[in-house]
Amino acid sequence: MNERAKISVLLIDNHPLVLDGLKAVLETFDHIEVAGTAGLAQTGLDIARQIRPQVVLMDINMPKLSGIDAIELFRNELPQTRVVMLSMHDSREYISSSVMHGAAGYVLKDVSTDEIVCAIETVANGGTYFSSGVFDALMGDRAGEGSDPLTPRERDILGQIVAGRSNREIGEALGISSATAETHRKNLKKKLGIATTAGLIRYALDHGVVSKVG
Amino acid sequence: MNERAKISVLLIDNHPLVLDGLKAVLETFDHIEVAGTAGLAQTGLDIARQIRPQVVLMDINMPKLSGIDAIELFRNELPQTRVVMLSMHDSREYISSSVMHGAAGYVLKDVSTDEIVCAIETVANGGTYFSSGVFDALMGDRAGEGSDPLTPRERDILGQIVAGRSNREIGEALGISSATAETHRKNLKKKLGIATTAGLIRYALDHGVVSKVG
DNA sequence: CGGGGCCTACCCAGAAGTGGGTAGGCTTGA
DNA sequence: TCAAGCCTACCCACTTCTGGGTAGGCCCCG
Repeated sequence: MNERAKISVLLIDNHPLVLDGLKAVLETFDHIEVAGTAGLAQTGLDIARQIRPQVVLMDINMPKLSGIDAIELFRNELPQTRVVMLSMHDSREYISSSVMHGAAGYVLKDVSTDEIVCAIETVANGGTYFSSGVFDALMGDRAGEGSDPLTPRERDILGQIVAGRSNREIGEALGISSATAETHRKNLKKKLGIATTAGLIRYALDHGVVSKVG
Repeated sequence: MNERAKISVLLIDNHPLVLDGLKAVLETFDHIEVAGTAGLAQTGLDIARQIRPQVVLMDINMPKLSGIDAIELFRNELPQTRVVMLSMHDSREYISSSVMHGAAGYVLKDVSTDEIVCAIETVANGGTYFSSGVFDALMGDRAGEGSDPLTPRERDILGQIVAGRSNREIGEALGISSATAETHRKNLKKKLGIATTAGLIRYALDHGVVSKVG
């Protein structure tokens, strides 16, 4: 890539630990500059408007405004800025959603620092970058098209339901009230025409809404 | 094993004494780093999301979320992390449940420190480790192939649960009282070490207890 | 500007599940 | 014969889910 200037990067992650760690690591590279950090997508957007980073490295799972939804906002307001999603999951839903919403890259959090740096360099040069395995998931998803009528948030809730969480626990996990989790659960059932929690779980497993065990 | 970096370990046990003792002991080994500790599986999972330990050493008996049920959550959310169960019991139920849910190792609490260290090293390198005696229990269980510890009646009930039936409906379907269905449900959970209905359904689907839908 | 979708949040009453028990009748095998 | 395992059944207090609402704020699209 060209070295005429540092690549300015904005980090967005609701885990302070990840944020700090990532910043520390990236700053050991001379050609990368962490221009800012944020704990929420909304905050990140506000900051980005001012510093206009070349690359945004954003966690996909965040309370309030999810990373996926934030991609579009960045693209609308800052078309020059390239967005790379950071995720712990190689869930097809997340990956294809990210791509469809305009992400320039998708990197799993467990990859090496070098790979993240490589992703940043690549997208800064106008390319796209996907972790190994991510691309496969994307291709596999194309085959099974047909698509869920579910909203991103509903998929979040469904994932929690499969994990066996109660409404209260879902609320805690996603940073919303249990009442809201309950509403989402009701909407899921209504929308899918499924009356039972058991049915929801089978639906999720059958449709790859959540990554299967094993 | 490779010594290029410390093996990061997360300890989860609801006995503070065990936790502290284990930590102190493990930290006398240069190539092992106790990256975190937790008193509950849920807390451990939250911590693990951030520190992404290579190895999780987790007690099998814990209030709220049981260790066995937690294995699946770890495997879903942190596929890179290897889970080793720590237990005072060499019960077949526990051992085979642990293995079936994806544990990479099973160590009895009364083994020597060296053996625990060995287990950590082994699973960090992608292997599996079982205390002597544990392996025997596992094999003995395998002999009975099919390997469900479930009674025929319990499989009936499990099938009904997967179908989304309530205890009352199960009772009607099988010609027993709802109270009996309830008892079977409770026994299933206890026997499999699974705390939630969601977990039971995934167990059933994973183990072919019921034929999959679609 | 208006409508619609989405996310959030709360109300309520009734149904259901949870997690402890206990317990009797039955079969099976040592 | 006697213990063990299984199936059956019920008790209780507590929590959670269910299924019906309503509603405000936000954003996008026509």
